[in-house]
Amino acid sequence: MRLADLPEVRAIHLFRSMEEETFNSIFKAAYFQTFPEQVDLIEEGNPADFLYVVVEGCVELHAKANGRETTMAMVLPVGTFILAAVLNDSVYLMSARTCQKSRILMIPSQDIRAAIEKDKAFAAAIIRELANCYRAVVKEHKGLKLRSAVERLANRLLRYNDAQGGSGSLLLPFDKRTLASLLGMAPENLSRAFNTLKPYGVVVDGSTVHLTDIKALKMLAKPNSLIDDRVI
Amino acid sequence: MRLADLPEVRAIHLFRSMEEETFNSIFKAAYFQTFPEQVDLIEEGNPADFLYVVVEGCVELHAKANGRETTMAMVLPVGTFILAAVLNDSVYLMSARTCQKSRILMIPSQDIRAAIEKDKAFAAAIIRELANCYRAVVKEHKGLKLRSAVERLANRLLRYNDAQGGSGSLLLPFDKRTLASLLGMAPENLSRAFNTLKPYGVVVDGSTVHLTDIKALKMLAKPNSLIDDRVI
DNA sequence: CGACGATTTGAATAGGATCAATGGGAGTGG
DNA sequence: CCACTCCCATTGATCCTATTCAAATCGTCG
Repeated sequence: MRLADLPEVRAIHLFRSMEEETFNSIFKAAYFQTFPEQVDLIEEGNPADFLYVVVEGCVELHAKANGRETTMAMVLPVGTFILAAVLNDSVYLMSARTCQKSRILMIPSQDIRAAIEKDKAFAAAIIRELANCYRAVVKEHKGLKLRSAVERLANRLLRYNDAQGGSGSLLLPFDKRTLASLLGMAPENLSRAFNTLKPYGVVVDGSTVHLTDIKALKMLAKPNSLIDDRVI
Repeated sequence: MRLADLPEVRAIHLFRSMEEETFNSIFKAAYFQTFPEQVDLIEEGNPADFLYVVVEGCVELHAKANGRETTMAMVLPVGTFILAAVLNDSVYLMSARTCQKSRILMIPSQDIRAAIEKDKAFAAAIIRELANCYRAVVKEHKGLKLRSAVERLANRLLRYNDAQGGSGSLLLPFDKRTLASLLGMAPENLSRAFNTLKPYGVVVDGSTVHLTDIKALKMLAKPNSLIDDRVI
């Protein structure tokens, strides 16, 4: 890793509070690289050699079984992935690929584990991060079990709208095929779900979506902070 | 908490490696109680006042939205629940009720957080536990997205069979309505799924299930260690 | 025995998946 | 600049799975 990159990495919340010494020991053997899009970073079932941190760009976590495949989550800056596998010294449960050109930090997992042993502040930061990851999956799981496909889409649109300033116009952050998989539906079904939402003021124009009647959409979506809020 | 209970609690993996002093400080204000079945222990949305540890019995974690309700997980001894909410000092994402008479340990969450600050060994144990909880939810989520209802049931039966000694006869650990909800289907559908599995050697007799053709069942279920193994 | 809840079965329906075909941009090469 | 191609998205038609509603059966407990 280049010396010039260190200050940027040090500013990341996960590494901000750790001791100087721990920081130096971790980043001796770390990589900080830019990958083009559609690069497979890890594959499920392989041993967890690195902890990954997305600094710029976007990474898709996906999984497969029985020949089917699904998107599990999208990781945006600054987010980690595969933290639990690293802590457990186990195998990855999910695969990861870049879906844009992305700057990725890779830290050998044994260094992470050693740093946790030594550095209480870092251990605390890791616990916070892991707890947030856990709660994010629980929310996804709740959404999938308790909501219909149309409701999941409606809430997702409301979430993106909020995240992008609440103007009523939002840009889908990835292509529709990925969004469909993330929401647990077939791409064809996503199209139909958008049509179903038309009477609730959802106007789709390519990857731009206008919400012209948020009140009606919320009535249908019944957003729930225990599912939809990013940090709670 | 009664003095006589301390050795039993100390033997639990989560509290085994912590320092004596931390242990004492935590269990001054802890409760160790036996609850009858069907007691609501916590409700989603409430602040996380306690960390819960199931020492005997069984606790159902469930969640609701839009008037629907679903079972998220069953916690068996010795397992914790609601750990992430405690660590984050946030609200519970799930509700919990006993589904048998259960002995439950309740530790005030501020004591947990303070102990993590002070005690590295305890922090490490908490990290392991949390990482396992995370991976358990990821596996559930994968199963739900990648498998049909019948496949989920088939794999669950294989798992219970293994956990109970692999004799080919197993006892369903909770009633069918709960199992159905856990697997993400309606109770009626669970009945039908059992019928679908009859040609694969699945014989149901009340809450006892005999697997008379495990090879055929595995052919259908396609068990996957990255979804079905309890610890990996 | 009688009552209640859990489970099973049946029939009708809805939601989502699959298959097939069409439309529409973005990028490529002439 | 324009045709060509390819891939994504949409639409239509059909099929299948799972849900819903209703009723019957089974078991357990008082």
